[in-house]
Amino acid sequence: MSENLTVFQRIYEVVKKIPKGKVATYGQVALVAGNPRWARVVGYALHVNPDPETIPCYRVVDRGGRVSPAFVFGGQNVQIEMLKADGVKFIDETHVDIKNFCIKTDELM
DNA sequence: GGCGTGACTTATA
DNA sequence: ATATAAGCCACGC
Repeated sequence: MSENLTVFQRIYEVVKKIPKGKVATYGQVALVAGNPRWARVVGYALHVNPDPETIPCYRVVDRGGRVSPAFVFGGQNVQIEMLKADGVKFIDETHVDIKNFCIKTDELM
């Protein structure tokens, strides 16, 4: 199953599973998608994001809970505001409270 | 089949 | 804390 889909498709499916009020790291998405070394591929996949309205890519942050340095949605600030709207808290201007809002790997599987 | 690219990650200074 | 280097791998041309 799912072996016909590309890695990108798998990544998109995983990102879509992220519940509101939670965030996931590239590493987590990559791991659930099938391989922990696809972190860069995850970033690339979201960069080409074919369905930004279906894929909550703003819930994906780097492993330290840091938002993207060059968020493509119109500004890094936009991503932060959307996460705050989801109920996610920040420890500073660019760092999400990953310690309490990072979803568990098994929650995506 | 090969090359360049990148929203990552880890290590080092 | 930031900056730089190297490793990692799929996609598109």
